[in-house]
Amino acid sequence: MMKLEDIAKLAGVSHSTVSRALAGSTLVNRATRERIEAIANDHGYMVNQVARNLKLQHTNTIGLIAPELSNPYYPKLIQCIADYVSASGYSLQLHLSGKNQENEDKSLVNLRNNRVDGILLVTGEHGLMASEYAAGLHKSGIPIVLMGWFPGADAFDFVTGDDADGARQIARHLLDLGHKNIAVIGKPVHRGPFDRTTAFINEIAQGGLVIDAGNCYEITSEQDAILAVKQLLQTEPRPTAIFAYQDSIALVVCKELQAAGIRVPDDISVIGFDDLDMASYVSPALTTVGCHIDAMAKALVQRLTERITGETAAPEPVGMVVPTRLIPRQSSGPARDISN
Amino acid sequence: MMKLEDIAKLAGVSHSTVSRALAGSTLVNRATRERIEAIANDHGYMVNQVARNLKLQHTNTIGLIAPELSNPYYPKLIQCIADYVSASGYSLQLHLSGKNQENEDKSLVNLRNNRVDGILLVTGEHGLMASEYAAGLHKSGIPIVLMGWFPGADAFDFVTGDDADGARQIARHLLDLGHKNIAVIGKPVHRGPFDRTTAFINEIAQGGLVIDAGNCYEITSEQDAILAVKQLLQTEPRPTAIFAYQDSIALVVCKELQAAGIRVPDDISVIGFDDLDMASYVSPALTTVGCHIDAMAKALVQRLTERITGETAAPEPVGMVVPTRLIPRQSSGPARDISN
DNA sequence: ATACCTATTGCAATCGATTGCAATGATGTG
DNA sequence: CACATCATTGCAATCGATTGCAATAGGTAT
Repeated sequence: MMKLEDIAKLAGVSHSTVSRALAGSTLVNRATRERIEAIANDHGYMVNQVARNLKLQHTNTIGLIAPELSNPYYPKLIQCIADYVSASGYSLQLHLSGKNQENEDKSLVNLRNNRVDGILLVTGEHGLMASEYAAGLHKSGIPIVLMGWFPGADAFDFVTGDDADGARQIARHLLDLGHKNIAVIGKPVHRGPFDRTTAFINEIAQGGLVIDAGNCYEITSEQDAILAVKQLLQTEPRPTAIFAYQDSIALVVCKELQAAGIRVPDDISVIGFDDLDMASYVSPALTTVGCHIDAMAKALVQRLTERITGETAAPEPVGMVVPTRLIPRQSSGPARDISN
Repeated sequence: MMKLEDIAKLAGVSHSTVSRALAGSTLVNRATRERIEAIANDHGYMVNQVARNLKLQHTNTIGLIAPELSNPYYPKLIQCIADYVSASGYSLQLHLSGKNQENEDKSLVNLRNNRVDGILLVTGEHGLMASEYAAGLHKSGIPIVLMGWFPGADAFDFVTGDDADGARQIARHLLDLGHKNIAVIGKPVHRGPFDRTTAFINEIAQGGLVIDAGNCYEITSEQDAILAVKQLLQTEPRPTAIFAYQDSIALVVCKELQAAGIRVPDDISVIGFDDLDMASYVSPALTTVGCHIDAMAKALVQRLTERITGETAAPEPVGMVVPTRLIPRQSSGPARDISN
């Protein structure tokens, strides 16, 4: 493949001059530059970025670590991130850390070895698995921004959605609709002050209701969700509303309910979280909480690029919480009359 | 950041020795090697891949270009590809070329400049947009494997699913169920010998039926699908089965049908294509064609890595067609009795 | 004519690795 | 004891760019 030296020979100048010409430096005569540009163009010269990166000590590349793609939440997030990253002029090095984030450490060292300019680390339900590695990178000067909150997140720059507030909005929505017997199907509590389940239960309590412990289902897979629904349907009195931890769970809950002949929302209201695209496609369209994914992606890459360029000087880590909003659709309605 | 030279000084040897030691060369004394390893470890030395890449003239990175992530087909494909790529010891550089693949050329030159070892180009409905670029890269020695078929694909290595055969299986399935009045909601024909719509219609014809032109809806968006369903429901006599071009379309078709009070499959059968995860979650679970995505991903990265290592010597491009299989689920059933 | 300034270009060091070849010293052998 | 052998190690070139500094040439002012 053509290199600077080759073009230089062709043009009868030194490779320094070619380098300058192609970089548009004013240090080279206009006529010379144009001649060089023409030659480079004719011969399809393209700069060798890896040599350039070595010299320049940066790669114009951002590393992105995310758990997986089969939970539709991640593709949506990643699409947004990719768009912002490319709009900022960076390339994306994508690493999937696995459903259980078991490869987070490997991804981290790989990214570091490849000298990416910065790292976006999307933590899943397991928080930050490779925290020592991350701390090490951090110390060695590679900017890292975390997405999601978990105990210890404050040690890094991080961005999270205001899940707690979203959950509170759901709670009030359900209360307003007159629901008194509400169930929660959620993942184990892991987001501390931003935890959806905790905030939801508290807000319901604020409204003077207590959610029976028996109506709180802690699940870790969609398989579990099906079981939870089966159990829930046996409960007496049967709940009139279900808060599902995220849209993908809400969707299987709806499906399971409908399969059992329960009407949504007439018999039971179901509310999700995240506002995935599919939430508006399914029938009934899902009431959910959204508006945060794109905003989070934006904040994420903005914070990171600012760290890279040194624009945000603050040496202390800064956390950012992006607001969420209830999106009422068809899957939630007034509580069914108990006498029925 | 620590470099070879630093470790060398610490260990009192030359950087060459450190390089060899860390590479596990037999050319260095065992005791020396262990000492160096210990020092490197203590000081958290990590090789600078970009320097290494420059010297070694390869990057151990594969570039992946795909249109977007909001069509759930792509995340599934990309997840599979990412797994195979990482299992083969490569990193992934991901570029999203956009819904209309408008950035294919930019992605291609970026990947080339970054000297990826090979490129996986997922072509969408628009075929290969940046074909001159691709041809140029190809000539300059960077292996490219295309995913999908379109006129001109044969000039490159490519992998495609046997969409035509899948479509034929659907046709036979519907025929077997006694359907006589069948509609097709599909994208514009663009896959030549592998085109789903074409193959479907031909196979139905094989069964002695002709599909009325009025029952063929050509759509380009999911919005269009909704319109198509509305129109279709006005048709007299009303079709008893719909072949939707892909699962994501089939899903909105089902939704629209159900919203109009039509039962699936009792009144109308619906069949999709691709076997996305959601196809088995929704209700009714979608009859579809699948089994090819993982296989395609596998073939894709296998072919590419073989080209990179030079294992497949054949200078002529080779195409691979991976088989597809009908997966009958609940959304298809016997044709409704006409008298009803 | 001399000195100086400016515009343009080339030289050479540098980024951080890998690796062929030469150098060194220890050991073995006739 | 002289010499060949072998195991280690270091030297220096190389990958393909960028860039500070020196060099050159032409023009201008004195």
